[in-house]
Amino acid sequence: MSRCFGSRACKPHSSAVPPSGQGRRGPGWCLAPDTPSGAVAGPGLACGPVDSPPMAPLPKRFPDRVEIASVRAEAEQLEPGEERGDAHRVAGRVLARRDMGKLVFLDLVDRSGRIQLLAREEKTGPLDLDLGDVVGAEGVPARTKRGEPSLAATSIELLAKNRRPLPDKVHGLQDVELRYRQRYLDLLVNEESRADALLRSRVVSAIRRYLDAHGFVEVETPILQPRYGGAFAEPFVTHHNALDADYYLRIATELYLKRLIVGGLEKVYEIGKDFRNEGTSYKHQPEFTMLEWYEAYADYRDTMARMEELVATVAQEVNGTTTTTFRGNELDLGSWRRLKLLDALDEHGLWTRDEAELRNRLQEREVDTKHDTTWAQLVDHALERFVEPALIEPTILHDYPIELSPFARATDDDPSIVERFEYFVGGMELGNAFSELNDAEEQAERFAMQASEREAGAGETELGDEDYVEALSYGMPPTGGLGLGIDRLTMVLAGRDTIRDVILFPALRER
RNA sequence: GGGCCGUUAGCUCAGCUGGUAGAGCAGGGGACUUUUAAUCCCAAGGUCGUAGGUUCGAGUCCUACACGGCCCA
Repeated sequence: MSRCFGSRACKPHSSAVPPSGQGRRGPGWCLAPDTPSGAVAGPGLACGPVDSPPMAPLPKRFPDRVEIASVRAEAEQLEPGEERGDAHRVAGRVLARRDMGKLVFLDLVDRSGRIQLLAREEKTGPLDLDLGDVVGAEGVPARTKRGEPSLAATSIELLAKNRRPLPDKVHGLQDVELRYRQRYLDLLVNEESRADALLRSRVVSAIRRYLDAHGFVEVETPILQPRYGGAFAEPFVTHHNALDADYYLRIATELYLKRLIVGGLEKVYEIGKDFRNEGTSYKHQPEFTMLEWYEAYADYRDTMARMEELVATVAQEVNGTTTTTFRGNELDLGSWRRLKLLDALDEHGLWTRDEAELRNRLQEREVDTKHDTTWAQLVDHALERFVEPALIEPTILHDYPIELSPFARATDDDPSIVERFEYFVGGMELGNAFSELNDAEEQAERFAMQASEREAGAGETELGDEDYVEALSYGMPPTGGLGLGIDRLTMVLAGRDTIRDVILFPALRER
Protein backbone atom coordinates (compact mmCIF):
# COMPACT_ATOMS: atom_id res chain seq x y z
CA MET A 1 0.00 0.00 0.00
CA SER A 2 1.40 3.30 -0.98
CA ARG A 3 -0.62 5.32 1.49
CA CYS A 4 0.92 6.07 4.82
CA PHE A 5 -1.14 6.89 7.85
CA GLY A 6 1.52 7.57 10.39
CA SER A 7 3.12 4.16 10.25
CA ARG A 8 6.72 4.41 11.26
CA ALA A 9 7.68 1.94 8.60
CA CYS A 10 6.68 4.53 6.03
CA LYS A 11 9.26 7.04 7.14
CA PRO A 12 12.23 7.04 4.83
CA HIS A 13 14.65 7.79 7.64
CA SER A 14 13.41 6.86 11.06
CA SER A 15 16.34 8.56 12.75
CA ALA A 16 16.02 11.84 10.92
CA VAL A 17 16.34 14.80 13.25
CA PRO A 18 16.28 18.47 12.39
CA PRO A 19 19.67 19.69 11.21
CA SER A 20 21.10 22.39 13.36
CA GLY A 21 24.32 24.02 14.30
CA GLN A 22 25.60 23.94 17.82
CA GLY A 23 27.35 27.25 17.38
CA ARG A 24 26.06 30.31 19.10
CA ARG A 25 23.50 30.67 16.31
CA GLY A 26 21.83 27.97 14.28
CA PRO A 27 22.65 27.03 10.72
CA GLY A 28 20.92 30.06 9.27
CA TRP A 29 17.76 30.07 7.32
CA CYS A 30 18.47 27.59 4.59
CA LEU A 31 15.85 24.89 4.31
CA ALA A 32 17.72 21.64 4.35
CA PRO A 33 15.73 18.68 3.07
CA ASP A 34 15.24 15.69 5.32
CA THR A 35 18.59 14.10 5.68
CA PRO A 36 19.41 10.71 7.09
CA SER A 37 21.05 10.26 10.44
CA GLY A 38 20.97 13.91 11.34
CA ALA A 39 23.53 14.80 8.70
CA VAL A 40 23.42 18.39 7.58
CA ALA A 41 23.10 19.25 3.90
CA GLY A 42 26.31 18.85 1.99
CA PRO A 43 28.86 21.58 1.31
CA GLY A 44 27.43 22.34 -2.11
CA LEU A 45 24.32 23.80 -0.50
CA ALA A 46 26.20 26.33 1.60
CA CYS A 47 23.84 25.68 4.44
CA GLY A 48 25.73 26.45 7.60
CA PRO A 49 28.51 24.56 9.25
CA VAL A 50 28.89 21.06 7.90
CA ASP A 51 30.43 19.83 11.11
CA SER A 52 27.37 20.62 13.22
CA PRO A 53 26.46 17.64 15.35
CA PRO A 54 22.81 16.59 15.35
CA MET A 55 20.46 18.48 17.65
CA ALA A 56 18.83 16.59 20.49
CA PRO A 57 15.16 15.71 19.83
CA LEU A 58 12.94 18.62 20.81
CA PRO A 59 10.43 18.24 23.66
CA LYS A 60 6.91 17.14 22.81
CA ARG A 61 5.31 19.23 25.55
CA PHE A 62 5.89 22.12 27.89
CA PRO A 63 3.59 21.67 30.89
CA ASP A 64 2.54 24.11 33.62
CA ARG A 65 2.79 27.12 31.34
CA VAL A 66 1.15 30.39 32.35
CA GLU A 67 0.25 33.35 30.14
CA ILE A 68 2.95 35.91 29.59
CA ALA A 69 0.50 38.71 30.40
CA SER A 70 0.00 37.36 33.92
CA VAL A 71 3.74 37.20 34.59
CA ARG A 72 4.15 40.67 33.17
CA ALA A 73 1.43 42.00 35.48
CA GLU A 74 3.26 40.46 38.43
CA ALA A 75 6.62 41.89 37.37
CA GLU A 76 5.10 45.34 37.00
CA GLN A 77 4.41 45.36 40.75
CA LEU A 78 8.16 45.22 41.53
CA GLU A 79 10.58 48.09 42.06
CA PRO A 80 13.24 48.64 39.40
CA GLY A 81 16.17 46.30 40.07
CA GLU A 82 13.99 43.94 42.11
CA GLU A 83 13.76 40.22 41.42
CA ARG A 84 11.22 38.37 43.52
CA GLY A 85 8.30 36.00 43.52
CA ASP A 86 7.34 32.44 42.65
CA ALA A 87 8.92 30.75 39.66
CA HIS A 88 6.78 30.71 36.49
CA ARG A 89 6.97 28.91 33.21
CA VAL A 90 6.17 30.74 29.98
CA ALA A 91 6.50 29.84 26.32
CA GLY A 92 6.34 31.63 23.02
CA ARG A 93 8.27 33.11 20.12
CA VAL A 94 11.58 34.91 20.50
CA LEU A 95 10.98 38.16 18.59
CA ALA A 96 13.96 40.22 19.71
CA ARG A 97 17.42 39.47 21.01
CA ARG A 98 19.88 41.93 22.58
CA ASP A 99 23.24 40.41 23.41
CA MET A 100 25.33 41.99 26.14
CA GLY A 101 28.04 39.35 26.35
CA LYS A 102 27.31 37.15 29.31
CA LEU A 103 23.85 38.68 29.61
CA VAL A 104 21.21 38.33 26.89
CA PHE A 105 17.82 40.03 26.69
CA LEU A 106 15.13 38.18 24.77
CA ASP A 107 11.63 39.42 23.96
CA LEU A 108 9.22 36.53 24.27
CA VAL A 109 5.73 36.81 22.77
CA ASP A 110 2.69 34.59 23.25
CA ARG A 111 -0.98 35.16 22.45
CA SER A 112 -1.46 37.21 25.60
CA GLY A 113 1.48 39.59 25.29
CA ARG A 114 5.20 40.20 25.43
CA ILE A 115 7.80 40.02 28.17
CA GLN A 116 11.54 40.40 28.34
CA LEU A 117 13.58 37.41 29.41
CA LEU A 118 16.79 38.05 31.33
CA ALA A 119 19.18 35.30 30.38
CA ARG A 120 22.41 35.21 32.34
CA GLU A 121 24.94 32.83 30.92
CA GLU A 122 25.84 31.54 34.38
CA LYS A 123 22.21 30.35 34.78
CA THR A 124 21.05 29.38 31.32
CA GLY A 125 24.32 28.49 29.61
CA PRO A 126 25.10 29.83 26.13
CA LEU A 127 21.96 30.38 24.04
CA ASP A 128 21.75 28.80 20.60
CA LEU A 129 18.68 30.76 19.52
CA ASP A 130 17.50 32.63 16.44
CA LEU A 131 14.68 35.12 16.14
CA GLY A 132 11.45 33.24 15.60
CA ASP A 133 12.44 30.22 17.65
CA VAL A 134 9.77 28.84 19.97
CA VAL A 135 11.12 28.45 23.47
CA GLY A 136 9.92 27.58 26.93
CA ALA A 137 11.42 29.42 29.87
CA GLU A 138 11.29 29.17 33.61
CA GLY A 139 12.20 32.01 35.91
CA VAL A 140 11.35 34.57 38.54
CA PRO A 141 9.53 37.88 37.96
CA ALA A 142 11.98 40.77 37.82
CA ARG A 143 12.31 44.38 36.88
CA THR A 144 15.46 45.75 35.32
CA LYS A 145 17.23 48.90 36.46
CA ARG A 146 15.43 50.75 33.68
CA GLY A 147 12.10 49.36 34.95
CA GLU A 148 11.32 46.85 32.20
CA PRO A 149 9.07 44.04 33.46
CA SER A 150 10.99 40.83 32.92
CA LEU A 151 11.40 37.20 33.80
CA ALA A 152 14.85 36.33 35.16
CA ALA A 153 15.30 32.98 33.49
CA THR A 154 16.74 29.99 35.29
CA SER A 155 16.32 27.80 32.21
CA ILE A 156 15.42 28.26 28.57
CA GLU A 157 14.69 25.34 26.28
CA LEU A 158 14.16 25.24 22.57
CA LEU A 159 10.73 23.85 21.61
CA ALA A 160 10.68 24.52 17.87
CA LYS A 161 13.31 25.85 15.50
CA ASN A 162 12.74 28.70 13.04
CA ARG A 163 14.67 28.12 9.83
CA ARG A 164 13.66 31.25 7.94
CA PRO A 165 14.40 34.91 8.47
CA LEU A 166 11.49 36.76 10.04
CA PRO A 167 10.01 39.90 8.47
CA ASP A 168 11.47 43.24 9.52
CA LYS A 169 11.39 43.49 13.30
CA VAL A 170 10.60 47.20 13.22
CA HIS A 171 8.14 47.49 10.34
CA GLY A 172 6.69 44.00 10.49
CA LEU A 173 5.16 42.55 7.33
CA GLN A 174 3.74 45.41 5.25
CA ASP A 175 3.17 43.85 1.83
CA VAL A 176 -0.60 43.26 1.81
CA GLU A 177 -0.37 40.37 -0.59
CA LEU A 178 2.17 38.57 1.58
CA ARG A 179 0.10 39.31 4.68
CA TYR A 180 -2.84 37.43 3.14
CA ARG A 181 -0.87 34.63 1.49
CA GLN A 182 1.30 34.01 4.55
CA ARG A 183 -1.10 35.05 7.26
CA TYR A 184 0.92 33.11 9.82
CA LEU A 185 3.79 35.56 9.33
CA ASP A 186 1.43 38.51 9.61
CA LEU A 187 0.07 37.10 12.88
CA LEU A 188 3.56 36.34 14.10
CA VAL A 189 5.02 39.81 13.70
CA ASN A 190 2.06 42.21 13.49
CA GLU A 191 0.40 42.58 16.85
CA GLU A 192 -2.65 44.35 15.36
CA SER A 193 -3.37 41.37 13.13
CA ARG A 194 -3.25 39.08 16.12
CA ALA A 195 -5.58 41.44 17.98
CA ASP A 196 -8.06 41.44 15.08
CA ALA A 197 -8.12 37.65 14.90
CA LEU A 198 -8.80 37.42 18.62
CA LEU A 199 -11.43 40.15 18.45
CA ARG A 200 -13.30 38.27 15.75
CA SER A 201 -13.35 35.19 17.94
CA ARG A 202 -14.79 37.24 20.81
CA VAL A 203 -17.46 38.66 18.49
CA VAL A 204 -18.63 35.20 17.45
CA SER A 205 -18.68 33.81 20.96
CA ALA A 206 -20.52 36.88 22.29
CA ILE A 207 -23.18 36.39 19.61
CA ARG A 208 -23.57 32.74 20.57
CA ARG A 209 -23.75 33.63 24.24
CA TYR A 210 -26.51 36.17 23.62
CA LEU A 211 -28.63 33.89 21.44
CA ASP A 212 -28.14 30.84 23.64
CA ALA A 213 -29.16 32.89 26.68
CA HIS A 214 -32.35 33.98 24.91
CA GLY A 215 -33.59 30.50 24.12
CA PHE A 216 -32.27 30.01 20.60
CA VAL A 217 -30.90 26.67 19.47
CA GLU A 218 -27.90 26.53 17.16
CA VAL A 219 -28.41 24.27 14.15
CA GLU A 220 -26.54 23.23 11.03
CA THR A 221 -28.17 23.12 7.61
CA PRO A 222 -26.78 21.92 4.27
CA ILE A 223 -24.01 23.80 2.53
CA LEU A 224 -24.44 21.60 -0.54
CA GLN A 225 -27.90 22.30 -1.86
CA PRO A 226 -29.84 20.97 -4.87
CA ARG A 227 -31.45 24.43 -5.26
CA TYR A 228 -30.13 27.74 -4.07
CA GLY A 229 -32.24 30.49 -2.62
CA GLY A 230 -32.77 33.04 0.13
CA ALA A 231 -30.81 35.81 -1.58
CA PHE A 232 -30.22 37.43 -4.94
CA ALA A 233 -26.80 36.06 -5.89
CA GLU A 234 -24.85 33.86 -8.29
CA PRO A 235 -23.97 30.49 -6.78
CA PHE A 236 -20.90 28.30 -7.06
CA VAL A 237 -21.90 25.14 -8.85
CA THR A 238 -20.47 21.74 -8.04
CA HIS A 239 -21.32 18.17 -8.85
CA HIS A 240 -22.43 15.29 -6.68
CA ASN A 241 -20.94 12.18 -8.31
CA ALA A 242 -22.94 9.54 -6.48
CA LEU A 243 -26.23 11.33 -7.15
CA ASP A 244 -25.04 12.39 -10.61
CA ALA A 245 -26.49 15.84 -10.10
CA ASP A 246 -25.28 19.43 -9.99
CA TYR A 247 -25.38 20.95 -6.54
CA TYR A 248 -24.86 24.50 -5.33
CA LEU A 249 -22.88 25.91 -2.46
CA ARG A 250 -25.47 27.77 -0.43
CA ILE A 251 -25.93 31.51 -0.88
CA ALA A 252 -28.02 31.70 2.30
CA THR A 253 -29.33 29.46 5.08
CA GLU A 254 -32.79 31.02 5.10
CA LEU A 255 -35.04 28.42 3.51
CA TYR A 256 -33.74 25.50 5.54
CA LEU A 257 -33.92 27.42 8.80
CA LYS A 258 -37.56 28.31 8.21
CA ARG A 259 -38.34 24.63 7.57
CA LEU A 260 -37.11 24.11 11.12
CA ILE A 261 -39.56 26.74 12.34
CA VAL A 262 -42.30 24.78 10.57
CA GLY A 263 -40.99 21.76 12.44
CA GLY A 264 -41.45 23.47 15.80
CA LEU A 265 -37.90 24.36 16.89
CA GLU A 266 -39.31 27.86 17.55
CA LYS A 267 -36.05 29.83 17.85
CA VAL A 268 -33.12 28.76 15.70
CA TYR A 269 -29.88 30.25 14.49
CA GLU A 270 -26.93 29.25 12.35
CA ILE A 271 -23.52 30.85 11.99
CA GLY A 272 -21.79 29.63 8.89
CA LYS A 273 -20.24 30.28 5.53
CA ASP A 274 -22.28 31.43 2.57
CA PHE A 275 -20.82 31.49 -0.93
CA ARG A 276 -21.57 34.01 -3.65
CA ASN A 277 -19.87 33.74 -7.01
CA GLU A 278 -19.11 37.42 -7.39
CA GLY A 279 -16.24 39.88 -7.25
CA THR A 280 -14.53 41.25 -4.19
CA SER A 281 -14.54 44.72 -2.68
CA TYR A 282 -13.85 46.30 0.67
CA LYS A 283 -17.10 44.70 1.90
CA HIS A 284 -17.38 41.60 -0.31
CA GLN A 285 -15.68 38.24 -0.34
CA PRO A 286 -16.94 35.22 -2.28
CA GLU A 287 -16.91 33.20 0.94
CA PHE A 288 -18.17 34.96 4.05
CA THR A 289 -19.73 34.26 7.41
CA MET A 290 -23.36 34.91 8.06
CA LEU A 291 -25.57 34.71 11.11
CA GLU A 292 -29.23 34.00 10.48
CA TRP A 293 -31.84 33.58 13.15
CA TYR A 294 -35.59 32.89 13.06
CA GLU A 295 -37.87 33.53 15.98
CA ALA A 296 -41.41 32.20 16.00
CA TYR A 297 -44.24 34.45 17.20
CA ALA A 298 -42.21 37.61 16.53
CA ASP A 299 -42.49 40.20 13.76
CA TYR A 300 -39.95 42.57 12.23
CA ARG A 301 -40.41 45.18 14.97
CA ASP A 302 -39.51 42.58 17.60
CA THR A 303 -36.60 41.61 15.36
CA MET A 304 -35.39 45.23 15.15
CA ALA A 305 -35.34 45.43 18.94
CA ARG A 306 -33.48 42.16 19.23
CA MET A 307 -30.91 43.19 16.63
CA GLU A 308 -30.30 46.45 18.49
CA GLU A 309 -29.88 44.59 21.75
CA LEU A 310 -27.59 41.97 20.24
CA VAL A 311 -25.28 44.48 18.53
CA ALA A 312 -25.04 46.66 21.61
CA THR A 313 -24.38 43.64 23.83
CA VAL A 314 -21.68 42.28 21.56
CA ALA A 315 -19.98 45.67 21.24
CA GLN A 316 -20.05 46.09 25.00
CA GLU A 317 -18.62 42.62 25.64
CA VAL A 318 -15.95 42.84 22.96
CA ASN A 319 -14.84 46.47 23.22
CA GLY A 320 -16.26 47.54 26.58
CA THR A 321 -18.21 50.29 24.82
CA THR A 322 -20.86 50.68 22.13
CA THR A 323 -18.92 53.44 20.38
CA THR A 324 -16.50 52.70 17.59
CA THR A 325 -14.64 54.50 14.84
CA PHE A 326 -15.31 53.07 11.40
CA ARG A 327 -14.18 54.55 8.09
CA GLY A 328 -13.41 57.85 9.73
CA ASN A 329 -16.72 58.19 11.58
CA GLU A 330 -17.29 57.91 15.29
CA LEU A 331 -20.45 55.85 15.74
CA ASP A 332 -22.62 54.67 18.61
CA LEU A 333 -23.89 51.14 18.06
CA GLY A 334 -26.17 51.58 21.06
CA SER A 335 -28.50 53.95 19.24
CA TRP A 336 -30.25 53.27 15.93
CA ARG A 337 -32.20 55.67 13.77
CA ARG A 338 -35.29 54.22 12.08
CA LEU A 339 -36.05 55.47 8.61
CA LYS A 340 -38.79 54.46 6.18
CA LEU A 341 -37.42 53.58 2.78
CA LEU A 342 -40.05 55.84 1.19
CA ASP A 343 -38.89 58.81 3.27
CA ALA A 344 -35.23 58.04 2.60
CA LEU A 345 -35.81 58.09 -1.16
CA ASP A 346 -37.98 61.19 -0.83
CA GLU A 347 -35.15 63.03 0.94
CA HIS A 348 -33.18 62.57 -2.25
CA GLY A 349 -36.15 63.49 -4.45
CA LEU A 350 -36.29 59.91 -5.70
CA TRP A 351 -39.64 58.59 -4.50
CA THR A 352 -42.19 58.00 -7.24
CA ARG A 353 -44.27 55.06 -8.36
CA ASP A 354 -43.82 56.05 -11.97
CA GLU A 355 -41.08 54.02 -13.63
CA ALA A 356 -40.37 56.52 -16.43
CA GLU A 357 -40.30 59.43 -13.99
CA LEU A 358 -37.87 57.62 -11.67
CA ARG A 359 -35.66 56.75 -14.61
CA ASN A 360 -35.62 60.42 -15.66
CA ARG A 361 -34.68 61.61 -12.21
CA LEU A 362 -31.85 59.08 -12.00
CA GLN A 363 -30.57 59.99 -15.43
CA GLU A 364 -30.62 63.67 -14.44
CA ARG A 365 -28.20 62.62 -11.72
CA GLU A 366 -25.99 60.94 -14.33
CA VAL A 367 -26.90 57.40 -13.33
CA ASP A 368 -26.66 54.81 -16.09
CA THR A 369 -30.05 53.05 -15.90
CA LYS A 370 -29.85 50.93 -19.03
CA HIS A 371 -29.47 47.74 -17.01
CA ASP A 372 -32.52 48.54 -14.87
CA THR A 373 -35.57 47.15 -16.59
CA THR A 374 -38.27 47.46 -13.94
CA TRP A 375 -39.39 50.03 -11.42
CA ALA A 376 -38.14 47.83 -8.59
CA GLN A 377 -34.71 47.64 -10.17
CA LEU A 378 -34.59 51.41 -10.45
CA VAL A 379 -35.52 51.75 -6.79
CA ASP A 380 -32.78 49.29 -5.87
CA HIS A 381 -30.27 51.28 -7.94
CA ALA A 382 -31.36 54.56 -6.33
CA LEU A 383 -30.99 53.02 -2.88
CA GLU A 384 -27.57 51.66 -3.56
CA ARG A 385 -26.30 54.81 -5.20
CA PHE A 386 -27.79 57.62 -3.10
CA VAL A 387 -29.42 56.35 0.10
CA GLU A 388 -27.16 53.63 1.48
CA PRO A 389 -23.81 55.48 1.28
CA ALA A 390 -25.39 58.29 3.31
CA LEU A 391 -26.48 55.99 6.15
CA ILE A 392 -23.45 56.62 8.31
CA GLU A 393 -25.00 56.63 11.78
CA PRO A 394 -26.47 53.23 12.66
CA THR A 395 -29.74 53.18 10.75
CA ILE A 396 -32.62 50.78 10.27
CA LEU A 397 -34.14 51.30 6.83
CA HIS A 398 -37.57 49.69 6.68
CA ASP A 399 -40.65 48.94 4.55
CA TYR A 400 -39.44 47.76 1.15
CA PRO A 401 -41.20 47.31 -2.21
CA ILE A 402 -42.72 43.87 -2.51
CA GLU A 403 -40.89 43.13 -5.78
CA LEU A 404 -37.53 43.26 -3.98
CA SER A 405 -38.64 41.05 -1.11
CA PRO A 406 -40.16 37.69 -2.02
CA PHE A 407 -40.13 36.29 1.53
CA ALA A 408 -41.54 39.20 3.56
CA ARG A 409 -45.13 39.80 4.66
CA ALA A 410 -46.99 42.85 3.42
CA THR A 411 -47.56 45.83 5.69
CA ASP A 412 -51.08 46.35 7.06
CA ASP A 413 -51.80 49.55 5.15
CA ASP A 414 -50.08 48.93 1.79
CA PRO A 415 -50.02 45.52 0.09
CA SER A 416 -47.20 46.69 -2.21
CA ILE A 417 -44.90 47.40 0.73
CA VAL A 418 -43.52 44.65 2.98
CA GLU A 419 -42.35 44.41 6.56
CA ARG A 420 -38.66 44.24 5.83
CA PHE A 421 -35.66 46.17 7.11
CA GLU A 422 -32.01 46.41 6.30
CA TYR A 423 -29.61 48.00 8.75
CA PHE A 424 -26.55 50.09 7.98
CA VAL A 425 -23.43 51.37 9.68
CA GLY A 426 -20.89 53.67 8.06
CA GLY A 427 -22.73 53.45 4.73
CA MET A 428 -22.40 49.65 4.73
CA GLU A 429 -25.25 47.16 5.02
CA LEU A 430 -24.86 44.87 8.01
CA GLY A 431 -27.92 42.74 7.41
CA ASN A 432 -31.45 42.17 6.32
CA ALA A 433 -34.61 41.06 8.14
CA PHE A 434 -38.34 40.67 7.83
CA SER A 435 -41.63 39.43 9.12
CA GLU A 436 -41.42 36.10 7.35
CA LEU A 437 -44.04 35.25 4.78
CA ASN A 438 -45.71 32.13 6.19
CA ASP A 439 -48.61 31.55 3.81
CA ALA A 440 -47.86 28.82 1.27
CA GLU A 441 -50.18 30.11 -1.44
CA GLU A 442 -48.91 33.64 -1.16
CA GLN A 443 -45.36 32.35 -1.24
CA ALA A 444 -46.11 30.55 -4.51
CA GLU A 445 -47.50 33.82 -5.90
CA ARG A 446 -44.34 35.64 -4.85
CA PHE A 447 -42.19 33.14 -6.71
CA ALA A 448 -44.42 33.73 -9.74
CA MET A 449 -43.93 37.48 -9.30
CA GLN A 450 -40.16 36.90 -9.29
CA ALA A 451 -40.49 34.93 -12.51
CA SER A 452 -42.27 37.83 -14.20
CA GLU A 453 -39.61 40.27 -12.93
CA ARG A 454 -37.08 37.93 -14.46
CA GLU A 455 -38.99 37.86 -17.76
CA ALA A 456 -39.05 41.65 -17.68
CA GLY A 457 -35.27 41.50 -17.62
CA ALA A 458 -34.46 41.84 -13.93
CA GLY A 459 -31.08 40.22 -13.48
CA GLU A 460 -31.29 39.18 -9.86
CA THR A 461 -34.42 37.33 -8.86
CA GLU A 462 -35.41 34.46 -6.64
CA LEU A 463 -35.91 31.09 -8.30
CA GLY A 464 -38.89 29.12 -7.05
CA ASP A 465 -38.67 26.30 -4.53
CA GLU A 466 -41.69 24.00 -4.52
CA ASP A 467 -40.34 21.91 -1.71
CA TYR A 468 -40.18 25.04 0.44
CA VAL A 469 -43.73 26.01 -0.49
CA GLU A 470 -44.85 22.54 0.52
CA ALA A 471 -43.16 22.98 3.90
CA LEU A 472 -45.07 26.23 4.41
CA SER A 473 -48.34 24.50 3.51
CA TYR A 474 -48.11 22.59 6.79
CA GLY A 475 -48.32 25.93 8.59
CA MET A 476 -45.49 28.09 9.89
CA PRO A 477 -46.05 30.27 12.94
CA PRO A 478 -45.65 34.01 12.44
CA THR A 479 -41.90 34.49 12.51
CA GLY A 480 -39.31 37.22 12.56
CA GLY A 481 -36.04 36.41 10.79
CA LEU A 482 -32.74 38.19 10.41
CA GLY A 483 -29.38 37.92 8.68
CA LEU A 484 -26.21 39.56 9.95
CA GLY A 485 -22.84 39.68 8.20
CA ILE A 486 -20.34 38.58 10.82
CA ASP A 487 -17.35 39.82 8.80
CA ARG A 488 -18.86 43.26 8.42
CA LEU A 489 -19.85 43.54 12.07
CA THR A 490 -16.28 42.59 12.93
CA MET A 491 -14.96 45.28 10.58
CA VAL A 492 -17.05 47.87 12.40
CA LEU A 493 -16.02 46.67 15.86
CA ALA A 494 -12.35 46.37 14.92
CA GLY A 495 -12.34 49.67 13.04
CA ARG A 496 -10.98 48.01 9.90
CA ASP A 497 -11.70 49.47 6.48
CA THR A 498 -11.55 46.25 4.52
CA ILE A 499 -13.17 42.87 4.98
CA ARG A 500 -9.85 41.20 4.15
CA ASP A 501 -8.47 42.44 7.45
CA VAL A 502 -11.02 40.43 9.41
CA ILE A 503 -10.91 37.25 7.31
CA LEU A 504 -7.79 35.27 8.06
CA PHE A 505 -7.40 33.80 4.58
CA PRO A 506 -9.16 36.03 2.06
CA ALA A 507 -9.68 34.74 -1.48
CA LEU A 508 -6.68 35.37 -3.73
CA ARG A 509 -5.74 34.17 -7.15
CA GLU A 510 -3.40 31.20 -7.14
CA ARG A 511 0.17 32.21 -7.88
C1' G B 1 -14.87 43.62 -17.56
C1' G B 2 -12.51 49.04 -17.82
C1' G B 3 -9.04 52.89 -15.85
C1' C B 4 -4.99 54.21 -12.66
C1' C B 5 -0.94 52.69 -9.37
C1' G B 6 2.54 49.05 -7.54
C1' U B 7 6.17 44.63 -8.04
C1' U B 8 14.36 46.10 -6.65
C1' A B 9 18.25 41.29 -1.18
C1' G B 10 14.40 36.99 3.48
C1' C B 11 11.76 41.84 5.35
C1' U B 12 11.25 47.51 5.14
C1' C B 13 12.68 50.83 1.53
C1' A B 14 16.24 54.23 -1.80
C1' G B 15 17.85 54.20 -6.87
C1' C B 16 17.32 61.76 -10.81
C1' U B 17 16.76 63.30 -17.59
C1' G B 18 19.10 55.39 -19.84
C1' G B 19 25.72 54.53 -18.37
C1' U B 20 27.21 47.51 -15.19
C1' A B 21 22.50 47.92 -8.17
C1' G B 22 22.36 50.80 -2.43
C1' A B 23 20.91 51.30 2.92
C1' G B 24 18.65 49.56 7.50
C1' C B 25 16.90 45.18 9.79
C1' A B 26 17.25 39.83 9.58
C1' G B 27 21.02 35.91 8.62
C1' G B 28 27.04 34.55 9.24
C1' G B 29 31.93 35.66 12.21
C1' G B 30 33.71 38.58 16.48
C1' A B 31 33.43 42.20 21.26
C1' C B 32 30.38 43.49 25.47
C1' U B 33 26.50 41.64 32.69
C1' U B 34 20.99 46.13 32.39
C1' U B 35 19.61 46.34 27.00
C1' U B 36 14.80 47.26 24.87
C1' A B 37 14.53 49.69 16.91
C1' A B 38 20.89 48.10 22.06
C1' U B 39 25.86 49.46 20.36
C1' C B 40 30.69 48.57 17.83
C1' C B 41 34.04 45.81 14.13
C1' C B 42 34.36 42.20 9.85
C1' A B 43 32.53 39.42 5.80
C1' A B 44 28.45 37.90 2.73
C1' G B 45 23.85 38.54 0.31
C1' G B 46 20.30 40.40 -6.32
C1' U B 47 17.98 36.58 -13.33
C1' C B 48 15.53 44.52 -10.42
C1' G B 49 7.67 40.14 -11.20
C1' U B 50 7.91 37.23 -16.30
C1' A B 51 8.62 37.41 -21.68
C1' G B 52 9.67 40.29 -25.77
C1' G B 53 11.22 45.08 -28.02
C1' U B 54 14.00 49.98 -28.68
C1' U B 55 19.25 51.28 -27.77
C1' C B 56 26.33 50.96 -28.33
C1' G B 57 24.09 50.32 -23.36
C1' A B 58 17.63 49.19 -19.82
C1' G B 59 15.99 48.63 -12.67
C1' U B 60 14.96 53.21 -15.60
C1' C B 61 11.83 53.84 -22.21
C1' C B 62 7.89 50.70 -25.18
C1' U B 63 4.51 46.19 -25.65
C1' A B 64 2.23 41.88 -23.71
C1' C B 65 1.38 38.83 -19.62
C1' A B 66 1.19 37.46 -14.15
C1' C B 67 0.06 38.86 -9.17
C1' G B 68 -1.61 42.68 -5.82
C1' G B 69 -3.95 47.53 -4.47
C1' C B 70 -7.42 51.65 -5.40
C1' C B 71 -11.51 53.55 -8.29
C1' C B 72 -15.50 52.57 -11.81
C1' A B 73 -19.16 48.93 -13.97
